[in-house]
Amino acid sequence: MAKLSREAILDAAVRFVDEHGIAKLSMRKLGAELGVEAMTLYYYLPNKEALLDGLVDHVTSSVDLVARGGEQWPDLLRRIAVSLRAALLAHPGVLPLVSTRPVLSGSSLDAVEGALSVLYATGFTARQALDALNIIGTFTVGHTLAEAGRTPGHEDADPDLDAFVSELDGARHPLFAAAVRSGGGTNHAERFALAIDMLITGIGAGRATGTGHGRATNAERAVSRARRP
Amino acid sequence: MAKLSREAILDAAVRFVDEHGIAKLSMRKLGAELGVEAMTLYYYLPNKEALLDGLVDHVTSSVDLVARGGEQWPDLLRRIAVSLRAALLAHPGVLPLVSTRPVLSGSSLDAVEGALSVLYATGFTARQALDALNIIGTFTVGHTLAEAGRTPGHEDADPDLDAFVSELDGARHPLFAAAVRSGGGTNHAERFALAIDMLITGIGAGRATGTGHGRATNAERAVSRARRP
DNA sequence: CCTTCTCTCTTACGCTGTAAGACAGACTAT
DNA sequence: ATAGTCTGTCTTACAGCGTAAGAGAGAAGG
Repeated sequence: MAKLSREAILDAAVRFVDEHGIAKLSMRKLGAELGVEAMTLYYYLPNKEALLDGLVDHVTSSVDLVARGGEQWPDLLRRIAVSLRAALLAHPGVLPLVSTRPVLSGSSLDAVEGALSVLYATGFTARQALDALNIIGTFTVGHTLAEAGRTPGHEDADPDLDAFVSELDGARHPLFAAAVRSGGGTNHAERFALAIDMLITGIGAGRATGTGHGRATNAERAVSRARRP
Repeated sequence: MAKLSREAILDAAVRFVDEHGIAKLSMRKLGAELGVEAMTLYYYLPNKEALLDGLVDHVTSSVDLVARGGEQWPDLLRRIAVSLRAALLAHPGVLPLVSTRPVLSGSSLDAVEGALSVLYATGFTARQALDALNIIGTFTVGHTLAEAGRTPGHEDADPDLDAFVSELDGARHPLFAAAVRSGGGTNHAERFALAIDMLITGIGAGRATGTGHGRATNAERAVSRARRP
């Protein structure tokens, strides 16, 4: 039981969430884990919200945003995506929190600027570069949320899915059943990799052919249409 | 105050969350909203978790997954993405819940099968079709989460961002500052539209050139590498 | 009239986040 | 050495939470 500190508390909180799920995390239980009363934690943190913020920072701070020398932008983006996904999957209990807070928070701003500069140096505008980073980030969070599945702390993902699948193999949903049977619904790493390659290809094409400003894409027109139905 | 029912309760819950945020939603307050004691709700719902599940279903059930006659698959996927994003943005308070539960839930399975069949008819395998749907869905959820920003109920997104931006216009993060100043961080609809077009292009390319099974992509290799560092 | 079903209520328990402030020990200043 | 402040932990207390258990009112059917 090392000396108490904000860091020690966050470490214990991550450990607790990994083991019991975020729903069970309370100030009293976390205090007990550290051999201390609940109110003692309030000497290091203003409130529970700050604890959760810290948890997210703790988990995402391991994401490797720093560009290597000579690294091409597609490799950089791919590495960021893979690194972010790995960080999130390492502590899936924290995922529901991550989804609710900005991923590129204050603590990682220097690294973000570094990544932007790599993109900028190869012809992106500042805005395109940030858009690219945002697209990679939001997709990765969304995808990882879906892979991690049910989160609150009950890990009944498997029995749930099994029951679900065996229930529908009938004639009502032949394609869905076929896709699930062939692993289409569960091979997350592969689907993630495919999508990231797609996005990177698209990002490159967007930079080459135009800025995406001014000329409306098909999807933009669809969005505008939907806004006033 | 129409007669009480599961539907009436869910309606009231959506209204409550839209107004006060999900953090403030409690069985007692929701009961009060309906002129009834908290325990009365338990005649219609087994527990609060079921209420939240119902909330997600309620919000996502308006997503239009049904293929029109003669609609091409890229238009179908684009329409699904746009429709899902609109449904989510209509009730941003529910978003944190959506992110934690499967979006394509049991209630929409018929429509999913219909969408799959459109893709299947134009040369996708069942698995590729489901992957495509999943990619569109997870990206849309991830992106919408990021646009809706801070969710718990405090809508301090603007002051927060303003303070954040004005603080960093200095020389430390010139690219980030330039991108934000030009609206790169906030023009969500445009960035979403761009990314969806990218994904659709990529999905089409994936179908044309190969299945994405067997041949490893760059990203897949990166994922495997990261798994055992 | 009696029973059963449907719906709503009251009461109670253990849990939560946290405000307010008491207290002990260590350091600092006179 | 004495007095004062600072640091870290504790106790107590309060309002609110989800919900288990069961009482009771009113309608429906025999």
